[in-house]
Amino acid sequence: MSTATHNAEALAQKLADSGLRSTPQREVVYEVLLKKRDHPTADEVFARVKSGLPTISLATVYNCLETLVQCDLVRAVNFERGPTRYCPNLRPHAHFHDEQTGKTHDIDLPSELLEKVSSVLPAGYDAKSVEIIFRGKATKAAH
Amino acid sequence: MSTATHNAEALAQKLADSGLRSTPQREVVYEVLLKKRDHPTADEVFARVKSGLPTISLATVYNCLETLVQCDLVRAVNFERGPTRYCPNLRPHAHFHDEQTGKTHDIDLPSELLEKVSSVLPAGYDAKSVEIIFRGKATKAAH
DNA sequence: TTGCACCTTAGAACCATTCCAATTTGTTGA
DNA sequence: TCAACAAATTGGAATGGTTCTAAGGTGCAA
Ligand SMILES: [Mn+2]
Ligand SMILES: [Mn+2]
Ligand SMILES: [Zn+2]
Ligand SMILES: [Zn+2]
Repeated sequence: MSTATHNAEALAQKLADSGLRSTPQREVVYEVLLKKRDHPTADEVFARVKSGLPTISLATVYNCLETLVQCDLVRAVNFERGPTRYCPNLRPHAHFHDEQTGKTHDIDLPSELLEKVSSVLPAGYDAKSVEIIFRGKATKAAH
Repeated sequence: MSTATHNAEALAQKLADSGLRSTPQREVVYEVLLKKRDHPTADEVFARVKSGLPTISLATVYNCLETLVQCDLVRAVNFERGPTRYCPNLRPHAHFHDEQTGKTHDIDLPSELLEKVSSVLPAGYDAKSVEIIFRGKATKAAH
């Protein structure tokens, strides 16, 4: 059994779990993501997919990507679609995006933790900044 | 000495450090950010600033915000301006954006570290996901 | 077979951001 | 003092990633 077939079946299973169909477009988009793992943009996926499926549309690529993300097969790296937000808090802190209210809260970070996080970088990676973003629900929301 | 005056002076100092001028627009934009720390968007800053400076333009608000970010007085929370990128790697990992090449690299994370990061959330914050993004230069870049 | 929900498609619309050319403002040193 | 130059602001147009919409296609289920 080829890898492509195997992937397609795993995909079909995951889609079925969510009550969704497997389609040629969804299969090819997923194959493209698995084949070259360089975090492509939707446009890049579109370009790659067209060689195997020349009639696919960009709208479908966006639809498929969203479907794959919802099935937990793919992760969207910068998935904040809204406008940039600005923060004058200069202490080391993370951000918590409340998906219900749309509000963004500061979460103080012990600088010791930031160091620990940065220490996971292999040699050769020189980070100028680290950004930590939580997403979820704030039940007893702070201010 | 009023708080506003003090802030304006601190701002002027920081701007001078970068060889930049203090202007009424920059002062008011900074005041607005300090006054209500709710991570406003550029549009929201624009709306708030207009009451004190009715002739300011949206382009200037963007310019001022960028200036404040560059002076390290303000942080841009979702400062990835480019298109969303997609990743089929399902293991827990962070992302490293190489600012030179524009490439995004996966950085494996010990799940123990992810737990430690999540444990900084105060009671009442229920996170569904955590995203960690490094930015910098990869000298001996992996693939 | 027919109905119907799901899916894809092309192109228009949207909207945050950036660009541009013109003007205003501030600084410098003749 | 003022001319020259640089820095900053302004309004509007352009950009570009993403989403929307309306129309057509596909495949399962009764
Ligand atoms: Mn945002
Ligand atoms: Mn991106
Ligand atoms: Zn913040
Ligand atoms: Zn990744």
